Amino acid sequence: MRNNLKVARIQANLTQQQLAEKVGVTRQTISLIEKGKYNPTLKLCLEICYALNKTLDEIFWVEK
Amino acid sequence: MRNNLKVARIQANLTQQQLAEKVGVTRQTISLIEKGKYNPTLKLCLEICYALNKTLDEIFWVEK
DNA sequence: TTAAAATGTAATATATAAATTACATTCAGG
DNA sequence: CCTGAATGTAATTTATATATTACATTTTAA
Repeated sequence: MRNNLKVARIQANLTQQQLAEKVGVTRQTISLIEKGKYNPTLKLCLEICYALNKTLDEIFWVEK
Repeated sequence: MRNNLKVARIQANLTQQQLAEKVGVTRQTISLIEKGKYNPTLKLCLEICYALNKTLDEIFWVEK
């Protein structure tokens, strides 16, 4: 599942590890979401948005 | 977890059962998401958005 | 260059989303 | 009323998101 997480994270000047800590998950989870290999829960998506000061659409929306 | 699913579904003139079928889940899953008792996956959120012709922010965004 | 930091990813375990079955409650139309 | 459609929800099972541990690869800065 494609998303803009990697770009947004780098714009925020955070490593995967730092974002993972802000959000309360492991680095692996962040890595796999960036790679499109995980289907995260809404709660986690929202926590990532809050950490990066973005909205769901900005990071996770994909046209059908 | 709060969301605008119920309002959007009714605006689209669909029952929970009809939306569930469009999206490929059970009626119970839709009901529990509307009630804020489920934490759906991103994939399911997107499928709901496609079925209702809305974006993630319109249905699932909540300010921190 | 090379050493440390950052990232990718595999295997297994654990937590939890979603399905299934079932029944109760609410609500609109006849 | 009352009957059926729509909805709420509980118990159990199944599928899968996430954690954990571990190691390899890539990137970056001295």
